Amino acid sequence: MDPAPTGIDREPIDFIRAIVTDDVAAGRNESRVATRFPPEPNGYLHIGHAKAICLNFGIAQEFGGTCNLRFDDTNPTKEDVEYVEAIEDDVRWLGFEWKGLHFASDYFEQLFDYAVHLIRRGLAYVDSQTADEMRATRGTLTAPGVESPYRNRTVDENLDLFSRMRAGEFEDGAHVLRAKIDMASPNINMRDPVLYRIRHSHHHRTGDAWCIYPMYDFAHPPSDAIEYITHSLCTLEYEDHRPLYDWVIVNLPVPSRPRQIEFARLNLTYTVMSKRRLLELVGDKHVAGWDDPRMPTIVGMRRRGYTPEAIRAFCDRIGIAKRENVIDVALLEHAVREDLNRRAPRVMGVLRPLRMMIENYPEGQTEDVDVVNNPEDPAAGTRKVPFSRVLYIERDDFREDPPKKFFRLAPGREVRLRCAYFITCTRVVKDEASGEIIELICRYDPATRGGDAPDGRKVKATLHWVSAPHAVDAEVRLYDRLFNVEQPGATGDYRADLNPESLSVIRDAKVEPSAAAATAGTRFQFERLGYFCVDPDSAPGRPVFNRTVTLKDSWARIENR
RNA sequence: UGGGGCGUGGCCAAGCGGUAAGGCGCGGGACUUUGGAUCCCGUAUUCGGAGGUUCGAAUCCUCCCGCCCCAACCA
Repeated sequence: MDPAPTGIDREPIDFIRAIVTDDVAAGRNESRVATRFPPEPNGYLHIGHAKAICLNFGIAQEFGGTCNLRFDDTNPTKEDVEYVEAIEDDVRWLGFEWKGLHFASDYFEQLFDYAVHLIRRGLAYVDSQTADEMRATRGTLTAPGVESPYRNRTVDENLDLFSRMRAGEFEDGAHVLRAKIDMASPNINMRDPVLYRIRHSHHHRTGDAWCIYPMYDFAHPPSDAIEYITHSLCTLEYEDHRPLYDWVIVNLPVPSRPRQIEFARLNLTYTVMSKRRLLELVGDKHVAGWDDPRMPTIVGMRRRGYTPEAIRAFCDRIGIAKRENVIDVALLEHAVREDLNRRAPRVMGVLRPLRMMIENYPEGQTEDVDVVNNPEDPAAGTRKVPFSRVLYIERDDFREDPPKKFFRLAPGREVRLRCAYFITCTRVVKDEASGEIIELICRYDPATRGGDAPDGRKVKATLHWVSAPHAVDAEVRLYDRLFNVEQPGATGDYRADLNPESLSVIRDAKVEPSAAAATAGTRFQFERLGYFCVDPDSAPGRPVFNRTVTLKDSWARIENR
């Protein structure tokens, strides 16, 4: 009997999985499934790439296939080894293993031969117009283009010119290799697209071996075919390129027939995902680097405390479709919270300390109380936390004149100090001049050790506390969550949010799950406030928040561990 | 005014002719050694709009409207 399909048990199959399922059933490509994640190493990976990574590797896993990591390094002027290394790390950190590690640049020789093949078949020619001339003759969205005067060069002439291009006889821009398709095509991408351009520049892998480089449109299809990729997944903006992709595959003697399928890229509310902008932020030093906790990069999130599991769960939940979308960051944060909630070791801490003196607790006495490390996970065990006569509690946990729904401490009221004792506030000490509360005098009930009253009486609140003599000061660096833009997709001045001045405005905002560190075991949670972690790059004990609660450099006293 | 896509609740997203899954968010309640956790309950008479076909349409047809992408020697 079938269980009623409910919720998460019933996994909808997205359109890509449906297509792959069909292809496998139809026996296409011998029913193999092979995908690839093909980043250009011109920047660090961000959460948007995570979607593509999870998709490509996910499909491969589900269908018993493979997924390659391939660097689309066909434009030497923008690429760098720093990026390829970072990308490899990120993919691995996300938990995926590629079958083959490839570079489009590994295929340069083969690609060159393929280009020669097209020339021989009369399907490509060397054009010697300037870039401006080409733009002018390409036509417009509504008007057809004009054929280049060089379009009918002979095969021999093209062969000669092309090999001389490779030999470095010409300056950048002097010539270009173009596909001979149709200058009147309604699809502008088919109006004799450029296949190769001259670029006298150093390539991070091939060095100076080449001075002509293939364009994406010419390099990608054969690269897929060479790797026997079956499903070449890419984003929507390549839809118009599919006819060209197919044209290249059909006209080249490639070893296999990959198929391009497009899906919508990820957009996140309040988040800048443009590589150009991220590069600018790093380049202009608006942030500390690609791994600045404010960045939406994988390394940034990693440093913020997001786990690979959380990011993968997020990717699973957003789905794959073709419609333009803007996912609410709340969904990402939910995924992170859900994950951290299960595994983050808790620690007590106070952000704005208020001194509390327990008048009936013996002066000089100290005892260790057992505190649970993670209420969600009994296996996480307990730890000893020192308790003494003078403690700190959170200022917000006390109200001299408590409003209706406020159940925490107030004069005369009894509450529980977590895992320690019931205490009752007996007196409030104020600074005479300012009237500010500087200390609370309380009494504790020794019979409630551990946090339960033998007589069964209840309290309505449990407070976090830190023993003053044992407290550890820690600098809390408060980061606003990234370049929040005014409106989703807005291109306004995203830098405004990086101005420290604007950070203070959000004081008292709630702290979201946050921060942390790749280094295991450094993730904590401020109960009631949310999560924080120790920034691996700063002194031990420095938590990092991902959303502002007060201006940076606030201080917190963290329970002595 | 060319071509290619897309339009299901605030945000995502299933559904593919049989009478609107699910998640996030939100609202309400319960519970809790506080965890903004957990647990309940609620949240589209309706699928961009208008016609049509059909016993029956979000699903088929027609027309209309809206949004996105394409005129780099970027990817």
